[in-house]
Amino acid sequence: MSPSSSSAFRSRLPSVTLDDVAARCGVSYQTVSRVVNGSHSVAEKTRARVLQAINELGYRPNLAARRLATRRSGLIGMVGTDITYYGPAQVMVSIEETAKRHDYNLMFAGIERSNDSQLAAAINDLCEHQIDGLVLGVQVEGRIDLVRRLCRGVPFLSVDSTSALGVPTVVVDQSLGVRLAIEHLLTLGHRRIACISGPPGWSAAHERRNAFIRALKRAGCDVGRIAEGDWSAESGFAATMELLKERESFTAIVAGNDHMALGALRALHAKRIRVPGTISVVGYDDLPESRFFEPPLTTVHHDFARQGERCVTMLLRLINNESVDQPVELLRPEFVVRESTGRARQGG
Amino acid sequence: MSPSSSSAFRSRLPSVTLDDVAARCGVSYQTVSRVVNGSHSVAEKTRARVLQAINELGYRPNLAARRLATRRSGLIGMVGTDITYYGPAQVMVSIEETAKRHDYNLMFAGIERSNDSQLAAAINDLCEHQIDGLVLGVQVEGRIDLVRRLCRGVPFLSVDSTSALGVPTVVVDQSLGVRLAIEHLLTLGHRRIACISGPPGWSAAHERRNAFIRALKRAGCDVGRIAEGDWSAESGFAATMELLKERESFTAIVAGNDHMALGALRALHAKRIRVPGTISVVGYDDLPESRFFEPPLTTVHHDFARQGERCVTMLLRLINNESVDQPVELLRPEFVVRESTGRARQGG
DNA sequence: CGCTGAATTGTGAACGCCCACAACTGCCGG
DNA sequence: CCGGCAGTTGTGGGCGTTCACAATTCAGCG
Repeated sequence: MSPSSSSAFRSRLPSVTLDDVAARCGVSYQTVSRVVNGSHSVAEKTRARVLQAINELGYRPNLAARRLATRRSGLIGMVGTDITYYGPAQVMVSIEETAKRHDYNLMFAGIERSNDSQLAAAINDLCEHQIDGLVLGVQVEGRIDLVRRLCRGVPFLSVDSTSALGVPTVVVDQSLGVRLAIEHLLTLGHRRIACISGPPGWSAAHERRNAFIRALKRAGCDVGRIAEGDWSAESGFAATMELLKERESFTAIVAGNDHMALGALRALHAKRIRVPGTISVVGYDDLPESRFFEPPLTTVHHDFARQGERCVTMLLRLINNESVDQPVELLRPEFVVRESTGRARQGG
Repeated sequence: MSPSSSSAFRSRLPSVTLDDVAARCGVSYQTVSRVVNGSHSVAEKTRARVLQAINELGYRPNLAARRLATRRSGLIGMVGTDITYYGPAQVMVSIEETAKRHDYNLMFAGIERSNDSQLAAAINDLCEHQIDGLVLGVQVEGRIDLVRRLCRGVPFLSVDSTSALGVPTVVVDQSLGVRLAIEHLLTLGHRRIACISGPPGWSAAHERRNAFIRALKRAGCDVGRIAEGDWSAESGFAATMELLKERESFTAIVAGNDHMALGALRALHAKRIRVPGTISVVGYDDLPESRFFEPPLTTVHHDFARQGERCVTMLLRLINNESVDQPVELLRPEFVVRESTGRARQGG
C-alpha cells in the first residue's frame, strides 16, 4: 500500500463504462444498463444496436460498482481448514462449480487452526467483500454466537458439523457409514475391533468415533482402546503401531479415513501381519486411489461433490429468504467392499 | 435474479458506514477514512476517539466501494483445472495463504476443459470482479493472445506452463526431476525403461515426457513405447497393463506422477511381478502418502507450497509495476529414494 | 500581537452502476 | 382531433469510498 504502488495503479488503463457504450450508439446509459441486465422493456432494434456496441467496445460490467449499487455481491464465501485433503478440496470445487452455475462466485479463506481469532478474521475479511452467504467448512461448535455476531445477517451454513445448534447443515450421515462398516465386520465374525479416529476438533472425527462406540456396544462387543490420528497416512501408521503394542489383540481396524487406513496397511505390512488374513482394515471416504492400495481398501464411500452441491442449493435458498424445508440435510454414504476385509480368524 | 429475490435482498440490514462512525464521534467521514487507512496525519486524540467509535459500531469497510474509488480490488484471480488433485490444490492453498499475508484475497475459477471458450468465460468473470492480477493454472500454450486480449492490462503469470512465450512463469524444473530419476535408474543398472506420461494438454506432462526421451537418448538407451495416463491411479493401472502386454520387456517404469505410479504398483502386484525385484517404479510429486505405498515409492519431490508462494511474490511485483528480474522462475525438485527401486535384474 | 507554516480537518467531486420516477414516443378509440 | 395508455427511453439521486484541494487550527517566532 505504499504511495508509489498506488500511483502505479492509477496508471492502469481506464475501463469501458456504460457511458462509453451509450455514447457510441446514441442512447442513455440507462438503456445500456437495461440491455446488460436483460430487462425486456427495451426495443429489439435498440437492443441489437447496444449489443453490437458492447461487443465492439468489449464492455465488461464493473461488479464492484454494481455491488455498491445493489448491495448484492454475487459472492459466496467459504472458510475452511486443510483444504489440501481430498475431501475438503472436492467439496470446495463442487461448491465453486455449483455456485458458478447459479451466477455466483466463490471466495475462499483458509485458516490454519479453527480458533476464535482466525475464524473471526476470516469471516470479517469475507464480509468486507460483501459476500451474500457463507459456507463454514470448519469446526464451529461453541462458536456459533461469534459467527452469528460477525455475520450480521449474512446467512451461513456449515458443512461437516453436528446439527442441533440451529445452524443449517449439509452433512454425511457419519453414524450410518460407521454402522455399515461395523455390521460388515460383525458379519465376517469380527468381535474385537480397534479404531483409529480423526483429530479432535473435527466433528466428522468426533461423530465417527461416537458412532463406532455405539455400534460396538449395541452389538455387545467390548470397546477397546481407540487410537487417534490427524487424518494423515503417517498418523495412521503411528496409531497402528501403538495399537499393536497393546496387550489385547483385535482382528479388525476401522480407520477414520482412507489416508489413515493406508498408514495402517503399511504398518501391518511392516510387522508382517497379513491383511485381511490376520487383521481386516476398513477406511472411510473412498478416495479414487483406495482401490489401488495393497490390498484394495474396503471403505465407506462419500459423495463429496454432492455435498458441495447441496450446500450451495441450500445457501441460495437462505440468501433469497426462501423457506428451507430441511435445515439439516443428511447424505447417505455407501459401503464399498474390496479386499482389505475378510473373515475373522477363528478364536484369534 | 428474479424481482422477488432482489427485494428480499433489499431487506438486509444496512451496514455501518464511514458517515455513521463520523457522526458518532463528531468528525468528518474523511477523518475516519484516514484512520481506517492508517494515514498518520491525524491527531492521536482524534484517532483514539475514532477507533473507539469504530469498535463500538463494529464498522467494517465496504470493499466494493473502496474498489470503485481506488480502482484496485485487492483480489488475485486464479483459473485452474482439476484442482482436486493434490498438486494443484496445494498450489492454490499456498497462493491463497501467501496472498492473504500480503492483504490480497484469492478468487478461484475452475474450468473443466481448458478450451478457448471456457477459459475466456473464466477470465472475463474474474476481470469483472476487477482482479488486480491473474494466475493461470491451466494450459495456455497457443492461447496467450486470447488471454492477453481478455486481460486488458491486468498482469498475469502462469504456473505449470512452458516458458519461451513471454509469459512470466513459476515452474518446476521438470527436466531436472526426470533426469534425476533416470540417472538413479541407470546407476542401478536399468537400461530398458518404460514411461507412463500424463495427459496431453498439460505442459507438465509434456515436459516430463520430453525430458524422459532426452535423458534416455543421452544415455544411449532405446526409448521404448510410452504409455499415456490421465494422472489418475486408475489410468496408471491400465497403462501398466498395456505396457506389460507388449513384447519388449523393461526393468523399470517412470510414471508421470505418484497416483499413476500407485496404479502401476497395483498392476504389477496383480500380475505377480515383484517391485523392485523384477521391475522398479519411480513416481513424480511425492505425495504425503507415497511413503506408505506398497512398497514405499521412490519419487521426485516437488515443493508445491513454494511454487504457490513464488507465484504470488512475482505477481505482486508485476501488479506494482516493479521490475521482475527473472520472468521464468525455475524451482529445483529433489529426488527421494525409497523402496520401489532396486538393482536391475542381470540380463533381464 | 500578528504572521507563518506545519499539522490537522473538512469539502466537493468522482468512481460505475442501479433504482425510482419522469418524459417521451406511437397508436388506439371515441 | 384529442385524451389515454402501453411501450420505450431519459434524468436525478444515491450506494460507500477515496482523491485533490480548501479550510481551519495551533504553535512558534520576530
